[in-house]
Amino acid sequence: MPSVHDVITRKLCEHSKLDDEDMAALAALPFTARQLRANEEFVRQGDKPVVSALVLDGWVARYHTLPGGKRQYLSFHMTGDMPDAQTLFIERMDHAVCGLGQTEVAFVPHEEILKLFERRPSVGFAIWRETLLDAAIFREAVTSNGSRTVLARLAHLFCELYYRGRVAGLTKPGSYRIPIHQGQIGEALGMSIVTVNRTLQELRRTNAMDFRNGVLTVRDWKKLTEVGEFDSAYLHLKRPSRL
Amino acid sequence: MPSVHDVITRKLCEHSKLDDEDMAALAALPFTARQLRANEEFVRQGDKPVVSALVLDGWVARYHTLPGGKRQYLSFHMTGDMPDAQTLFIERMDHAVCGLGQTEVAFVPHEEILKLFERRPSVGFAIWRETLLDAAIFREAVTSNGSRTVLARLAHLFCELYYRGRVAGLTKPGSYRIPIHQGQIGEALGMSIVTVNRTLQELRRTNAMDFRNGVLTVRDWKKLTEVGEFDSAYLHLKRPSRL
DNA sequence: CGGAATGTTGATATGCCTCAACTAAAGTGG
DNA sequence: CCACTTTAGTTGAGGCATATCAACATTCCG
Repeated sequence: MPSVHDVITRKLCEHSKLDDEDMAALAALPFTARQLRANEEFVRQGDKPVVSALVLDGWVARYHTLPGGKRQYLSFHMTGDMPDAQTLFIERMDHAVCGLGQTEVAFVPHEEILKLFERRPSVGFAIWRETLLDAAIFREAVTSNGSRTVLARLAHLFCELYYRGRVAGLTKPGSYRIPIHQGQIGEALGMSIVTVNRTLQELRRTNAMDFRNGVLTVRDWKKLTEVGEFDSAYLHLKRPSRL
Repeated sequence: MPSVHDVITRKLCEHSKLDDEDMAALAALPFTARQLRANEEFVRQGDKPVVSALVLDGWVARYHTLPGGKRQYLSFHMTGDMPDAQTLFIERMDHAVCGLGQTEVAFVPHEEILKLFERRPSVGFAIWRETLLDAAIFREAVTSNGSRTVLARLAHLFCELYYRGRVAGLTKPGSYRIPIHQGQIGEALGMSIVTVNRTLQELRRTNAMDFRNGVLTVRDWKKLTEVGEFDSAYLHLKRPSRL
């Protein structure tokens, strides 16, 4: 398993320029790694965290809890992501974060990160950029849930996750383990579980992709992006060599 | 009309602590004010801006343009907002920004803002926080478009805009000028113009609020927040004295 | 191996979209 | 300033996409 140092520098270098001193400073950050209990909610709505998490292995999700108790999933995060970097400057959580299945995260104290910003502003800018990419992903989710058909919404989500995983070097050729249930997909994309199920079958039939048992298989990337109206520009990442 | 200096310091102080030197440094920022043509699109999808905008007077909106040419509005911004602060660190625009009716904005060069960050890090953190509040607003829009009924979506949007305006001191008692059309509301909330019209009438009938000719009238704030499932926590702003 | 969670299918209900016509308001030019 | 044009708002009717309900199949996990 790659070290915390590897994971974070690799991620930040996907979109930002860091020199050797920046990297060294990052490597020196203290942290606590922790294996989460399955599906553990490790940041709660209303919390005032004093640490930020870095996903080391597995997946985490962010979500709003609605008055009736239902969830609205907001985003999914993979190895290298910092799903609550925002807590550096926004005191109180307006949503929760949980693991998806077995997940390992590293917690880094805010004060250490903030001290680092003084010495190495470009590290701060890289993490700032990281939070801005998050926002771009949220914007795209607004558009999906507001304007796209259920078919396009599903295809778009899988395009995004596959593309991000591809850039981060986490995918196998043509497939990617994404341990989310159909119910969770529905709670992310504003559709019922029945519709998720039927629409996944429709995607299967078009031979663009398959999603089964938590594994995405991309069979025809071009077709999938067309169905999902997916244009990777909003992710602001280096284009992967091959898809 | 308040000066650029007033507008930006007032806004940043809504959520951040700035000392006199920070304020002075902000006041010294060079800018170009410009009266926009009605509904002018002043930042385009694909642009690589070298300045960031500050809304001086009126409103601006951000939106995705969809393959068919339709728009998905992402957020609405009032006096004091910096709708494209993100361009400081994200080179290329993934969405566009336009004025709503008559609008005046100030453009501030990126390089000047970045130079300021070196001397006054807390100004940088305040603007970072500003972009994080943006993200929180997007998250809430994901939830609205994904999970809320059309009635709740409408009520929520007006709650948010009224609350933000109230904090910024831009509202009249119980009313607020919000120059958006029913069609634009529909393109923000993922509903047809016909449904917007009928649902506005329903809101009128409940006596919670009225929206007519670009003026929101809040008749029963408590009821409106209940209908819209609105909890201001996600805006992370100082609570206004009275609503 | 047994129970719980997840996935699948069919039938029915309904909220919202679409289409279409009309009214009201705002902007424009003679 | 008024006639005209354009844009925005309103109303009714009908159809469809997707939610909901309910039963059953499959997979996961202790």
